[in-house]
Amino acid sequence: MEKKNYTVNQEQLARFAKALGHPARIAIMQFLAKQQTCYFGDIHEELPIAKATVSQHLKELKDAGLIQGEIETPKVRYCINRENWKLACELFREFFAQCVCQSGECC
Amino acid sequence: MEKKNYTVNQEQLARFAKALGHPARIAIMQFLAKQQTCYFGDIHEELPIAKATVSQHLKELKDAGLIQGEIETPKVRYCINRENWKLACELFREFFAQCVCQSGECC
DNA sequence: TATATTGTTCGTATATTTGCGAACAATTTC
DNA sequence: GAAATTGTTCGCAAATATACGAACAATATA
Repeated sequence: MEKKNYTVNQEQLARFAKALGHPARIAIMQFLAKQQTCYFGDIHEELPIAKATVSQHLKELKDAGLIQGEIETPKVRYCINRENWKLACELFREFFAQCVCQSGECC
Repeated sequence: MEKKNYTVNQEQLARFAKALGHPARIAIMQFLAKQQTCYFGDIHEELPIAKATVSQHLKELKDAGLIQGEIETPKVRYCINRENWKLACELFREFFAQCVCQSGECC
């Protein structure tokens, strides 16, 4: 009858994972990763969805802390939030290492 | 006016990420990772949710290919699907490497 | 001052997710 | 054969997620 609650790390990892749980958001992150200039319009052009929907996906990534936006009127520049990206990277790496790495089958 | 569709990799990565996008499912994967014997009941005991809900989360992880179940009547033994876990590990590693690693800030 | 550009927000519709208890199925034990 | 054990499935409710067009805000330009 343990009924443990979730740890902070589990919650954080799940939050990051959830934010990445849509192909549009994966595509956005990959696009931002390889661009220096990354205005909303550039992102929208890449994706097969309406701008309102793009804006929504960007908001979710922002809420998860993975990206940040900055107004350069009349445009908006988006970029990866390096600090949290690093945190996410580490959490995921640790998570995957827990399992398969000890059996030498991956990573 | 590119309007690219998502790539197979993007879809797959998003599918894995979505499956991991809940603390209960993170906890399940971590528990399975460190256990040899992993019956449904053991998993249920660890989590603060009803068995019907646990069963549902297990189903989602199974549908995503991350785990597999095997009936050992009257119990059910669950374990990680090593092959897909490895795939997920590689996709995530590649994904994160795309970004921050090139600036030497992570991983 | 009108018009164009750039994104966000609103309102709406639909689908999916999350959670639970109750019912059920399959076996094992009394 | 009745009762207990172990999980899954069903039915339901509530909350979130996904997507879009239209309206809007803020500025820049004609």
